[in-house]
Amino acid sequence: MTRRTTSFDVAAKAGVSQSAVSRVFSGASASKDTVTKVRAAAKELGYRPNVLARSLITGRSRIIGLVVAYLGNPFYPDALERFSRVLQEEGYHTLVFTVPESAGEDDITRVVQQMLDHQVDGMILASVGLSDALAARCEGAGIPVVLFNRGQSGSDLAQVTSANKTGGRKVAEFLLAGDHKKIGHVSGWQGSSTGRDRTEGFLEMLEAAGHEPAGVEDGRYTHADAAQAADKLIINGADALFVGNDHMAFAVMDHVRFTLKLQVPGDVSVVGYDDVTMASWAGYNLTTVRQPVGRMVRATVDALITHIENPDAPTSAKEIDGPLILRGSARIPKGLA
Amino acid sequence: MTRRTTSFDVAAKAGVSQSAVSRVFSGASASKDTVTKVRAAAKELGYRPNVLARSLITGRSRIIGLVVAYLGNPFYPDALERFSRVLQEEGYHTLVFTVPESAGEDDITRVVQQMLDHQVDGMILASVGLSDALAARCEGAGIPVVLFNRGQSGSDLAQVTSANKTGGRKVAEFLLAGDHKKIGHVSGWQGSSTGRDRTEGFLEMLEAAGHEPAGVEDGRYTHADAAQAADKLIINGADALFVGNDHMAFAVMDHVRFTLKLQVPGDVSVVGYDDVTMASWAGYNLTTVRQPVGRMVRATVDALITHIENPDAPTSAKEIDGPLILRGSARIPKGLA
DNA sequence: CGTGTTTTTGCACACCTATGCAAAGACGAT
DNA sequence: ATCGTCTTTGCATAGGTGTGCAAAAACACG
Repeated sequence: MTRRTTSFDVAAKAGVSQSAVSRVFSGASASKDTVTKVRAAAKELGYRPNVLARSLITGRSRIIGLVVAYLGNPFYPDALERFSRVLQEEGYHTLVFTVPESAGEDDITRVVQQMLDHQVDGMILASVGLSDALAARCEGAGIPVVLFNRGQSGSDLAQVTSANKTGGRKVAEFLLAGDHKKIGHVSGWQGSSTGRDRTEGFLEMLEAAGHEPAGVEDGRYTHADAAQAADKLIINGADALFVGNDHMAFAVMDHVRFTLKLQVPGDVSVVGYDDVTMASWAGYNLTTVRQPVGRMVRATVDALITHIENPDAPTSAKEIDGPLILRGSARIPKGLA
Repeated sequence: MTRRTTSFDVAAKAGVSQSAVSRVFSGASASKDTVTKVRAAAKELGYRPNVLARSLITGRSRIIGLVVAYLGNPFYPDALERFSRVLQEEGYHTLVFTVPESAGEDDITRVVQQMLDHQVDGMILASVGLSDALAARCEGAGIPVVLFNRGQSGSDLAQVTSANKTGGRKVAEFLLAGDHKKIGHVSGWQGSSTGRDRTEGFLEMLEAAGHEPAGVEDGRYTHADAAQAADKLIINGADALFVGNDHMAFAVMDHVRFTLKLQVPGDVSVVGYDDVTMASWAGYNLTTVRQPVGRMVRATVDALITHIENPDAPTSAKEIDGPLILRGSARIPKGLA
């Protein structure tokens, strides 16, 4: 294993100074003549600039730290794949960190610290909260942060979510129009803004219509809890369930069909949230609110890059609206499609 | 945004030289006295070593490049999550690259080049092939590579797979024992070693038993192709299907049940490969060969770290065996459980 | 050709840490 | 007290690039 070829080697071969080589590869101004000479020499020697040295001096690594919690919910692999692709297109690279589902303050702190150590140019936190203290630390280090699919009410962190409250309302409206008698709700984890917002919009609309819900149970985004929650609500007489995300909705449908031996949507209507790929599979054919992942990812990256390039840009909380996708897991009101 | 605190700042505060600080943080020998002094000063100043500078000089970044193709198959998010976790435990970080499913030689080359630029200490290629030319380039740069869930027959690249041929044989044996009359096979993409090996073992065992298969169709690891392949085989009279992975098996089951209106396993038995989480859900309850992801990931990381620490270690191709998991999607032979 | 203006180029240094080397110090044995 | 051995410490430099600054070159114009 021989030593890497450096900008000095190229400079020597091209008969120019090292700075000239540097300028050619960092896009600074140089005469046509030197550019061609340097390019030729570089090609011949197989030279590529050392990213580490470059980052060390510019202070910009062109690496984005991406924290993600639970890849078992297919929404997140999808998002991850898109993030990686979009960031790649923008010339950035993706350093991935996973934290336990039940990530405590300490876990997050450690991970953020490691990202700061690596001089990431920005961070994306997917479905992860961030304490004000930590946010302040990032701010202090000049590292922009964007929350993806999670909000932080008090703080002024940049964040991108779907229109969760509106989404919840849409579902309530839809189930009411379907003439369901007792509507229950298996909520997303109430420790998450996303979960809370969907629940809030949903209940708000039920109340406005004078409908007393069959109950609200926290499904905590897990399969087991969601099934158990559904069980309780159905014993309570629910004939329709709004489930806080698709991942849990699948568990609910399986439980309803195979454990309780009931029909979906004959006996119980089920509506989810996310519209992951699986929701369109024949086995589930799930009616659900679409989260436009593509646009959410794009908005997140845009916000991040904006803040990287202009640290004084005002932080914004962006909400992206998504439609209710009508499929076969919930009774469709007459007159609708 | 103020300048980062450096080892010089700490040295000044602690009344020692910069080298002393460096030694304390890189674990080299130092007297009890200086260690405490340095630690104290560092803590007070909030000092953390600059990873970039460290990497630049040591030539080791403690970053592993992970290339992954298709996160739509839940096997890979699972693997990714485990890789990230295990590497974190070993003090490494994960730079993720995604390549298009239909990744051409050029895509891979570009990605590998970018990893080399970032001075990764090693690469893991999940379900991605690597040309000999590229492998040689990595070798030349002294970067170890391990293939995960994919082999390379001719080359002597390090690789970790499950015992695919054996697995294929187990499925054939099982379906034969179940007294199926016409057994078909929706294969994994025949351009992948994994797909080929499973098919080979499967057909070998059928032939040994004198069973003429109902046909073999390439499902190319996609939902649509798999469904279409199953369709063809069933028209051909198949009463049992071995599907090259779980992801496709779900598509096959949905197609059989909802499009062809047939019973699984009443009319058609279906067996998959992977044992992803979803396979145990009530909706599919899929009989399948388990790939022990945890052990495969561990073996991959071990092999990689071995080669990082000892570049002359011999490369090995490791195969990890996994059991056939009996569930409800295929008729179970009498006398078995 | 002379002068003012713009572009190009090279020098030298900064970025921050790890490490070889020699000097200094600690320590035990005689 | 002397010598030898082992540990600790500081000095100086390397690692490869980007960039401010001043000198040089190129160019425009009268």
